Amino acid sequence: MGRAPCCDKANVKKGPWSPEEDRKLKDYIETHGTGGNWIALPQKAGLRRCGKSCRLRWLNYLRPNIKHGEFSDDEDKVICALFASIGSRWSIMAAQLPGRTDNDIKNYWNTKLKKKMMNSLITLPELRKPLQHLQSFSSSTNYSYPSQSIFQNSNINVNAPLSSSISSSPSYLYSTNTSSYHDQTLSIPSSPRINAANRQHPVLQSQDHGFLGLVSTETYQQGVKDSSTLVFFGGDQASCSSNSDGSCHYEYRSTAGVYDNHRNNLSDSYKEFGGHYDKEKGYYEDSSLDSSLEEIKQLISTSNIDNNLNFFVDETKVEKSMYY
DNA sequence: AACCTTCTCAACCGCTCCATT
DNA sequence: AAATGGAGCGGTTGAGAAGGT
Repeated sequence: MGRAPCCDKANVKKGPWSPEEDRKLKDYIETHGTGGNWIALPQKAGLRRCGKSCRLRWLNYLRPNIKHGEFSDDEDKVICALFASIGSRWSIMAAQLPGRTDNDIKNYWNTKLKKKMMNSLITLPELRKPLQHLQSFSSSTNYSYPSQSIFQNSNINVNAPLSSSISSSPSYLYSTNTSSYHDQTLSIPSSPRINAANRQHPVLQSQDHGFLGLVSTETYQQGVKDSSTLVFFGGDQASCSSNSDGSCHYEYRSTAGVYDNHRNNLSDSYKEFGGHYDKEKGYYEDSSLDSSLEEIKQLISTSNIDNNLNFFVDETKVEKSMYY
């Protein structure tokens, strides 16, 4: 049996909000607040709308201090860095960008920034760096991918998922084939969020919050076909150490990088974030999220992310380690 | 000017999480 | 412990705008 609908679908209005509806909702919330109950709010406010619709309208459009209009370069960098670190968790990104909503960021990423980023990625000089951290991908866990063709000429072990725990936890996988001519323009189609159970692409798996994608490119130089594959990834690796007093320190690492199997090169980087479990307070203080904006600013200011939205960290400045 | 295609983004849908009963 | 229901989240849709032919 399915769950009961949150409102009477037949009697609620759908579609764009009128100025009159906006005014009613705004007036009501400014006078009474939401009361912690969105479902009951529309009736009280005199609106023929679903409570969820009211909530969305308020959060994404009507509430004070919403920032509309173009995203700045700094915001671009924050979004890219966060995407590399945490994947498509738009609400967390929104928390780091005052005035921006998760919906805004999601739309912006899907329609503009993703393309902009990929255009930057495929022209990176870092792709020509030597492959140094192949062990990052190594693990003893076997997993059969439907197709390994794109890895045939690489040292990457495609039977080695980034995470040893391939499970039902969702991952964020992006795969596309694209052709480009001369200008190396990429187009990235809408990206499905898929489970390990129905993966269809030869991709590696990252842990809970990670993502990994691949882009096959074909370019034509003076009529000669040239193809390569870029792999970009970001993921978390968490560890926790308990203390005798019941507190626990944990930390995780995030990676972001690009592998180019055509040139057999990999560039990767990671940042370490940490947190602390406070026994007295009884909860985790996740400094990784609280401080991520500062981390990102620092990342940017130290040229770890350059003006072309590269994710790569200057290898002389960042400590490296194996994940497995 | 008319038509077609592509892009944008507000809004919806359906799912998970979690508090309450 | 199980059922229920609201909040919140991310993916997707589709109407209107913008751009191209």
